[in-house]
Amino acid sequence: MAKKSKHPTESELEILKVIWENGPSTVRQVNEKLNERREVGYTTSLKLMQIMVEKKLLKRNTKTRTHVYSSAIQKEDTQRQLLDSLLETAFGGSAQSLVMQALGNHKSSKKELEEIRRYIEKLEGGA
Amino acid sequence: MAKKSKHPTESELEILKVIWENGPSTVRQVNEKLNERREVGYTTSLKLMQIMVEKKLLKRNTKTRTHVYSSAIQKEDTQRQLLDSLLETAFGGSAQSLVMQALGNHKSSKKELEEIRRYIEKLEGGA
DNA sequence: ATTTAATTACGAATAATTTCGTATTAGTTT
DNA sequence: AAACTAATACGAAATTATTCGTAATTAAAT
Repeated sequence: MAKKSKHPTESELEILKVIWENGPSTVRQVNEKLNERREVGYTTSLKLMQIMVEKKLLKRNTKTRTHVYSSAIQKEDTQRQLLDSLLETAFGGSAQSLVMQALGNHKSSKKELEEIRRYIEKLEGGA
Repeated sequence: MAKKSKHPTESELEILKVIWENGPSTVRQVNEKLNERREVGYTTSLKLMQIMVEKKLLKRNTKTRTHVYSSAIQKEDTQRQLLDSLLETAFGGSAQSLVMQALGNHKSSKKELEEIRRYIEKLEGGA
């Protein structure tokens, strides 16, 4: 059976995002990325990342002096988990209204819309 | 200019959801709804709702002895705000991948899919 | 080998959120 | 009006999340 698995916090998600984008990284690398958006102390990032290892959100390689952290969870799994949660808590479980809002608010390119439409057609056919 | 406007917290969202669904409600009504899902003390709900009035998330009518609380924010605005935030923090801004995940994970009915497809076709036409 | 620089470890301060106990107030019942 | 009931007000404890200072450790430079 699956574990209870609470969501990553906001800060944790920021760090995961950096690692998902850049691959396995050192604390310094992550901290520098974070500082492009807001001021964060080095030891703050370090501490968070250590906690994330305890929580099994990150793995770390301690072979080298400077530890290298990598994600222990799949980006897609996390996205799905957060999406499900938002769907439930804010959209009353209606994927339709969520999807339509997402498409309405953000002008997607013609190409994107077409891809999504094709995807839906595939779902319609297969179902 | 627009205010900073942080998101409602998880607990606040639970309460908003009840009020969005049931309309203006008393603390007792809200508390009872919350207790259908998990145990929450009456004064806990009360306190939260009072804080939410301070934060301008709820309005309250104190004419009657038993105060009646109603939402001070639009459900759709809140949904959009949360969706934008999720899009940015977890999906790297790609509405397409968010939408496709949402559709993929939750088997939508044929009717829903068709409505969404029509909506997309409308967007494609208009753009 | 000493000094310097960079890193991790750790504890604790701060902040934000959630929870609830107790007191007070206002109606209701007897 | 006294007792009872149900509500609000308020403060503060408990919990969770975030931040960072300081010490210890390791490697590199001199």
